[in-house]
Amino acid sequence: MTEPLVHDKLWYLSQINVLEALPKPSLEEIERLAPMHTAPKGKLILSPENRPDILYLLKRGRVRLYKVGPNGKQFTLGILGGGNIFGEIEAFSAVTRDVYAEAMDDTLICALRRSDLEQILAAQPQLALKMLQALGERLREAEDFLQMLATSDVRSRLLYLLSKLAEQFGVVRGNMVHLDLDLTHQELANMIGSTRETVTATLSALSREGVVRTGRRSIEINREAAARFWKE
DNA sequence: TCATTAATGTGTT
DNA sequence: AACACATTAATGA
Repeated sequence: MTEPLVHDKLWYLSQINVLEALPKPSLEEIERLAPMHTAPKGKLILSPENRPDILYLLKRGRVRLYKVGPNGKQFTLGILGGGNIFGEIEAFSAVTRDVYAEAMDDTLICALRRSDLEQILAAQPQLALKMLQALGERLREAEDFLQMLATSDVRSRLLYLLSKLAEQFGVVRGNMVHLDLDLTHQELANMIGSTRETVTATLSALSREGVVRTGRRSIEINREAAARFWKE
């Protein structure tokens, strides 16, 4: 078994927007304290060498979180969309994780220093609750995904991944959901612990069955097929 | 446009 | 799944 450890293949999404449903005053407080900056496509926002004690709020664009294995291969932990937070693990715990965060497109990001964050959380307990909720949700999704990785074949893992991506980033087009991401087969493989070739072959099969439609760096998944995984 | 590189498709082990 | 190789699409000088 030359497979890497299952937990190294863990991929999860977070769809929690911690900022939603916050009272306006606290939002304004956050805006005031968090300098906003842009990170162009491809920019490394976080790396093991550069880990400021900062909580990032992603306002626009997408950020990919990944690790680099001993073999030098990247493993994608997750893709964050607008409204998500990252860097929070480091801000809340002493644990250092060797995670990279890279802007997938031109992004707009707020950076909150730890001291400011603590101040805001003290004044806005709702936000603290929201963040706990977000972390809990991520953990739950991670557990679901771990189970999927351990018990399913590549076809099921791929379908699960695509449905989750569709849930978060999908744009409905008729009876298909278009994934507005710009992912290569290699990147998909990185997310489900498979190989580029297998993903290509599996996608072709699914395409023949009409479950997905593929183009270069573009994927659409049948709505019903995707929705089958969007339980509850 | 042409040449180079990146992404994808496929067969073999 | 890994590898080699073919084909095709994107990129950019």
